Amino acid sequence: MAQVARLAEVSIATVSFVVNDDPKAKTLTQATRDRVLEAVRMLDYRPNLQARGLRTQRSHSIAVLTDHLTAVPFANSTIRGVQERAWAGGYLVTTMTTDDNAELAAHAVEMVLARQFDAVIVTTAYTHEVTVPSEFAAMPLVLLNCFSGDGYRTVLPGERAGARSAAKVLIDAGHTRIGFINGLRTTWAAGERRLGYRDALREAGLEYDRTLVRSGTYETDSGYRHAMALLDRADPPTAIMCASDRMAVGAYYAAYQRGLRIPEDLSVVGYDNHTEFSEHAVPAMTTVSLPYYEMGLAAVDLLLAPERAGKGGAAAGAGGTAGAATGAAGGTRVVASTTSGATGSHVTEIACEPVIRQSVAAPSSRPRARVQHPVGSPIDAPAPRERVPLEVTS
Amino acid sequence: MAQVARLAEVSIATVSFVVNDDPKAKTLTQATRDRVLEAVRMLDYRPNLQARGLRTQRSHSIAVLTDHLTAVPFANSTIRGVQERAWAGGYLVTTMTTDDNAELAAHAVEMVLARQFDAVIVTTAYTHEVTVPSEFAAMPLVLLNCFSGDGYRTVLPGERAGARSAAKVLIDAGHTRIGFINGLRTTWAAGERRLGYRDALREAGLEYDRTLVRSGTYETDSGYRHAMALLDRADPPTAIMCASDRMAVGAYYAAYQRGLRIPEDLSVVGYDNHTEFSEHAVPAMTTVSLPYYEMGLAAVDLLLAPERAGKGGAAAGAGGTAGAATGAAGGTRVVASTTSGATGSHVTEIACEPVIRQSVAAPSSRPRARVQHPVGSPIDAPAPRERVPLEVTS
DNA sequence: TTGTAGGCGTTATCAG
DNA sequence: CTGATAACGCCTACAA
Repeated sequence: MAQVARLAEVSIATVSFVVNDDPKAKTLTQATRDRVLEAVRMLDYRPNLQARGLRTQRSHSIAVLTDHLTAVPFANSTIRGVQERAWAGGYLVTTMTTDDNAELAAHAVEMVLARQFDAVIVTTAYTHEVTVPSEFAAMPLVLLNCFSGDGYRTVLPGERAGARSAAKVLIDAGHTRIGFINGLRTTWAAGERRLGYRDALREAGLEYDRTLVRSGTYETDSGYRHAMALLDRADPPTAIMCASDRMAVGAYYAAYQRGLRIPEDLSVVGYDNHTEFSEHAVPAMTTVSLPYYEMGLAAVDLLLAPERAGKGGAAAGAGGTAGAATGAAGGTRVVASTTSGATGSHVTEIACEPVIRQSVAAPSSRPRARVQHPVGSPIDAPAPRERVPLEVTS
Repeated sequence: MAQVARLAEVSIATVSFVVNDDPKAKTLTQATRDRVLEAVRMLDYRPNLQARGLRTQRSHSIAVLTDHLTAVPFANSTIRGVQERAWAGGYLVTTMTTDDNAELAAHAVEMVLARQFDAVIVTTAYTHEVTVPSEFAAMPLVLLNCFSGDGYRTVLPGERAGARSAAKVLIDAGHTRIGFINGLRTTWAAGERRLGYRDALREAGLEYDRTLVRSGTYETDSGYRHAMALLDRADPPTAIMCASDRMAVGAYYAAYQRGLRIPEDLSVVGYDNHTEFSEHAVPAMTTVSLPYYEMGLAAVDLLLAPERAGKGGAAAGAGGTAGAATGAAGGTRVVASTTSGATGSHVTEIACEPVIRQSVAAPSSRPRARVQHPVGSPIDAPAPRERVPLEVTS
């Protein structure tokens, strides 16, 4: 920096002013400004951000603490979303995986504190309650895909509305008896989705038949078994909605085994938009996508755009290279943004949008196939598209 | 720090000595040492790593530049491996995804430079050549799952040996005619694997029949088609080796459609150990695992344990919380560690180990089934395990 | 409109 | 064996 100053024949302070284009120093000759910039280029000077951080007491970096990185492919989308917004705001993001290991977690906490991270995002592979280390009490922090009851700002997927819209897709197609293979009863998502399913039924004036609702494990097997049970009833549903694409795949198999074609004889909708399954299924599966990427964006927005909310909210930093951050959750559809009086917590729900593909049609009136197909395919994995009979469009 | 010094009634320098337990200050009273430690605890003092970094000109953090985070689930294993070793060495790792976007890449480079990262790992989702930004010429850098010809230290999966061992599994089971559905001809991995396949054949004194080798796209469809072509020959192979688990899944389908049972009538081996497919397949698929996690470890080892090699090699930092880094690639099987004279580059290959499951058996002598099964399963996704006929063990 | 000086929290050099 | 003291590179109130 001193070199730059010398080369540009100005003082060090002046250099500082122009590299940060400090508003206070609006009174700079364009000439000197150019001289400095030129010198900067000549020496390819780069401000030392560690030094700047020391001086300003901020690191311009945010930490993402996550329990598992490997578990879900979706985790990556979250990280991408976070990075996107963080970089735009001039922040760097470093993610730390704790693997549910207390030692790693402690190390992560230690690092966040010692390295002067400006903010932290606590996130989990699947939505559940977490307990935030008390050391973080004083920092800007948002919960991403998890919640805590400690009053931290929280962003969650709008599961209830998501399930509601999944059911609505079926209802709009004319179905009135809709089986629902929900997820693990103990998970938050399952609770929300049941509510959403009920919401849709109620709105349509449809009866809620609890025997049509089953509790699966999110796995293919489970979806298969429950779908079989549903289809073998005296009064089978004409559509099945599943709480995961994998279970929907199981439903596809069950339908196939019972000689039912999708969507002509049975409509199926999945959840997650786990494309490995839903997009490649035949027929392509109508499902609901989880807005991981958008949630990542929203989390950073919450951090960077200080709200009047209780905890959290870092100072909006000096803009980075790529323009300032837009308003909170700009562009993405926010289902709800509640500030609950009870807990005092502020939760932002990002919409789970339905993804319409080919597995839903109007209920058929023709006799249900009762064919017992030969026991199915030899493998627990995707079949090649081209040889499949039920394919609807290319 | 000043507070600690005051509380412990020592000088600031003394505090510095004990918190770093500086070897030069071995001449410290245990008493003062304890006093300082006590004061540290009382005030829960935490050294400001930014300040330390400013002073020492190192940040104790390493950057991972990756092209795509979302593309492969394996990327996560890599990151985990890197984090594991880095943390053990007292380093933090921040990964930056460039998405093949020049602007993002430029930003990443800028950040690495401005933030005083001590080292960088350049990595890619699938193995291919990269060109390292010239700005990194002066820093410790290792290439992970990619290569460049610029003399950087490189860690790669031992594809050739991996393919060789896959073929060997089949040969050891007694097969002499082994179909090979390789990957995209243009990829590095495909080249290596073909070599490995040939190595195994040669070692066993088996003829290399080029008509048995096909070039697929890594996708299920492709595996299915090529397997069909192989099975419909006048002299079909008794085993098929595939360059991806997905293609192996295609082979499973082809076998099923031709009335062939796996492994009784046809042996199949995959590649990648993409457990979503291989582990859940029925019968569980014998495959070869890619050592992503170990490669991550190795990359950091290369960085932290300064080699005599040309480029790269950061000073082995002061140990972190969790013990010092072990020797390079400690514990993981290194296939080869070549220092090629030509390029002057040093490449470490980590072994791709075979994962033995149930899809391989001795070739059968009984008549091949010629049944034409009804066109298969209705979906392009896993079938539930329980209803599958070919399951061998639970 | 530009320059001066002090300090952010550490570490490292040198006296005592 | 311990304690001043000078950087490290930058920001910023204040002076010129």
